[in-house]
Parts: sequence; C-alpha cells; structure tokens
Amino acid sequence: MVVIVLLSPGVENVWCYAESPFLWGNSFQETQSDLEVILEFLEEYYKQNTGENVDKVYWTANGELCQQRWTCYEPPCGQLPKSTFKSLMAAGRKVRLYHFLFEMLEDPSMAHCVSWVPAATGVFRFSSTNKDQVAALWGQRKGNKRPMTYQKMSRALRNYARSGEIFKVKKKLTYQFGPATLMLLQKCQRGNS
DNA sequence: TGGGTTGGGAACAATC
DNA sequence: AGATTGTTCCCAACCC
Repeated sequence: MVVIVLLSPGVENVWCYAESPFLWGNSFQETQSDLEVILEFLEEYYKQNTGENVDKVYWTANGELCQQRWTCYEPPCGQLPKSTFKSLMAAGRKVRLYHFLFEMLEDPSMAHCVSWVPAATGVFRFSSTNKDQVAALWGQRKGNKRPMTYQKMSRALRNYARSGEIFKVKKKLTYQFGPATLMLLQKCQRGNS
C-alpha cells in the first residue's frame, strides 16, 4: 500500500493521504511497512516546526476511513487518535496470500514446492507433486479449521486477477505477480532485511 | 477416455 | 453494519 504524507508546518493540521497503488500511481510513495517510520518522521518534523506534539493524525477518506485497504480518494477529511492510527497500521500488516507466496518463493528450502520461472519477471510455478504442501502451510499460517488444498488456494489466486495482484499464466500451475505487487513485495523485503 | 487442471458462481466466515 | 479477503463447495470446460 502507498501512503502519501503532506506536511504543513505551522498549520494546525497534518494531512496523511493513504491509497492503493493498484488504483493510482503517485509521486511520493512509501510502502505500508514504512508507515511507522513515516509517522515518527512526521511527528518529529511537526514538533520541530511548530514546537508542539502531534496527538492526532488527520487524513482524507471520503468522509471516513476505509479501514482495511487504506483507500482514500479525495479530501476532506477525517481525524483519528494516534493510537487508533497505529493499531490500524498493525492490522493492515496482516499477511495476505500473495505475500505468503512471495515468502515461499524467496525461501530456497521451498523450491521443491514453488519456484520462480526464470524466463519472465514475477512468474512462478507450483510443483505438480508438492503444490498441496504450499497450500497446507498457507492453511496453517491462517489457522484454518479445515486443511487447505491447492484447489482451494488456487481459487483465491484466481480472485487476484480482478485486482491485478496476480494473474494466471497460460501454463500449467503457473502464475504471475502484477508489476505493482511485485515492486511492493520487493520493496517490503528490502525494508525488512 | 480419464484424471488433473482451470475457471468461475455462489454462499459463507473471519476480520477490521 | 459494511467492506475486504479469503474459504468452501460445486460444476463445467479444457487438455495432455
């Protein structure tokens, strides 16, 4: 997810715009993993310029905050206590399937289950014999009651085509990350390492 | 032909 | 209470 922070030192409000990279492209972009850093920076910057502490974060959200996707469209404007802002950030970091798959792909010990296809960027393929192992791990990660299978997981993968996060490649057991998703995942990974 | 794979509708659940 | 993100079930089509 992308967050745009517009600082207005000397002005009472600090504006924080959050939106989805899959909807808009933007000039100043940071990933969701950088949100806390941004918030800290914002606080410090605001403090230096106004001599006051930030106790609230203001942002646009079509009149109200869309809690899960950080999707905001146009001002103005909502306001939240900082604590709520932080807890929402933590909630947004909950693992999603495409992120989990990226983790698997970056883990050499999982190469027998799922691996990158070198021919094209962002393309990956499940092993015909071990694909259910990936699915089972995903089910475990989510704490599902019933065992996850490749068939059910692939149903979730097919839903990603609508949002452009992952596409099906016309090859057996092969999928491709959307360019924006791949960039985001790679950036997240660099941020964590 | 058959089994594995793909595609998608629909209802449902968990979470925020 | 509504949106998001799967999960589960099911059936049809495709393909090697």
